[in-house]
Amino acid sequence: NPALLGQQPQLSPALLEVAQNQPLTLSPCSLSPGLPANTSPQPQTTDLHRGEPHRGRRSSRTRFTEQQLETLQGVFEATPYPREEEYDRLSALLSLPNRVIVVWFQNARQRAHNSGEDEGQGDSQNENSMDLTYEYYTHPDSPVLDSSTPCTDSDHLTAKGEQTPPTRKQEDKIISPQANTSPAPVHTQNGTSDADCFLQPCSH
Amino acid sequence: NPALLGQQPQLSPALLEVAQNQPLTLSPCSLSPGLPANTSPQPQTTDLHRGEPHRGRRSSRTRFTEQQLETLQGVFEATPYPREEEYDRLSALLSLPNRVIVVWFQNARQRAHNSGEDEGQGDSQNENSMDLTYEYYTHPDSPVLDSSTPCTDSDHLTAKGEQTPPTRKQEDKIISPQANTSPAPVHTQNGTSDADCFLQPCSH
DNA sequence: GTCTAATGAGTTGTAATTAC
DNA sequence: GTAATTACAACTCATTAGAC
Repeated sequence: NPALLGQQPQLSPALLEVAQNQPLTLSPCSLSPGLPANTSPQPQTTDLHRGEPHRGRRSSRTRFTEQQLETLQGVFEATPYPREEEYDRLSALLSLPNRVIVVWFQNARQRAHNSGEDEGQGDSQNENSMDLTYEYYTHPDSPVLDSSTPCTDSDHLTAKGEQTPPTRKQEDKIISPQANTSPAPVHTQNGTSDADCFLQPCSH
Repeated sequence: NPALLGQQPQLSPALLEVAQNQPLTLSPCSLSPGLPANTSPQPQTTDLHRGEPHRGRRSSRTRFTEQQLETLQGVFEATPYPREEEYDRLSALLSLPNRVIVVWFQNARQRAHNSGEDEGQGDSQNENSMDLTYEYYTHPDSPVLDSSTPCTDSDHLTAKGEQTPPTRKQEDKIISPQANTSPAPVHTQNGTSDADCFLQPCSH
């Protein structure tokens, strides 16, 4: 397929990775309910991740520890589409770059999708052909907040004084697609984040 | 699958010289070190917002929180053409720049107009066979809703002002977990009625 | 060879712009 | 103000490649 498409310049990469995430003390209560709260983190990414990937090279494959996988899997089962805050949390909790978490979820979704597809063994009902695997999609917003606490605050206090400008930037893909991979992990930082929701059914 | 699609759909406007040089200053510390990493959603604005007319870059896309959207939507349903004071109020209430509010209303009007026009909206039961449009995020319902939690409309005070959601309507979509059975989940946020009629060209 | 993290092209919804 | 457009941002899906 790709072959024939006009290809755009594949530019190179250049990625600088982000270094980020230091394991900070995580708040005690954060995790999702019932999840394995990983208590002895210390995993670590290959380090090639941040240190300095070969410039232009694909970032090295992250090796997740068993625990990390366990946690990720747990969260995934609960919420296949975590909100950004969740990514951030996991990022901090597992000491993995945000980007890695995001990618993991993307792959996990795909994986689930695929396996669900042919998993059916006997085939049986052929309901419509559509692979609505997304059926269970719940829109991208998952509050998941705490379990025990009375839902009080979920957030905010706006600091009106100064908002952190995100400065997230990204350039046009046309010109240089590489943008997101590296420089600014999008939100890697700026803690902001938050959610949004697309509710809007119609259209098209 | 993709068959021969035109390459890029829309991009390519002008390739303006993207001066990407713009230093992206990545802010080093995003998560406040030492703080619970988790969550501090606080909406932010870019700051690019008003400073100057887009010099160089378009102001970054605001991501509304669920709550903000809820409020906006509520107000919108009541008054598609708010008066200026209303904008101000919302601005303060939601901690968003005035411009953003104004723009949101403009877009909301257009959105309502369009969808009302070509879409019966009365539910879309037809079997669409739209190719493989994966309709991902279409589901407006959130999975995780706890049953009784009061939190739903906890509006709380966001920092500065107390809120008084003036006209908050029911906007919440019903959260009905209808698991399977629906081939086409499309749900419209207002099932019936609620016609989108408002939108009369106000008065002036 | 398998498994799967990482990549990138393609799609969609919509905030922000521009034109009117 | 509306209408049309542009630029993102978040996603899917197909691929590529790195470690076993």
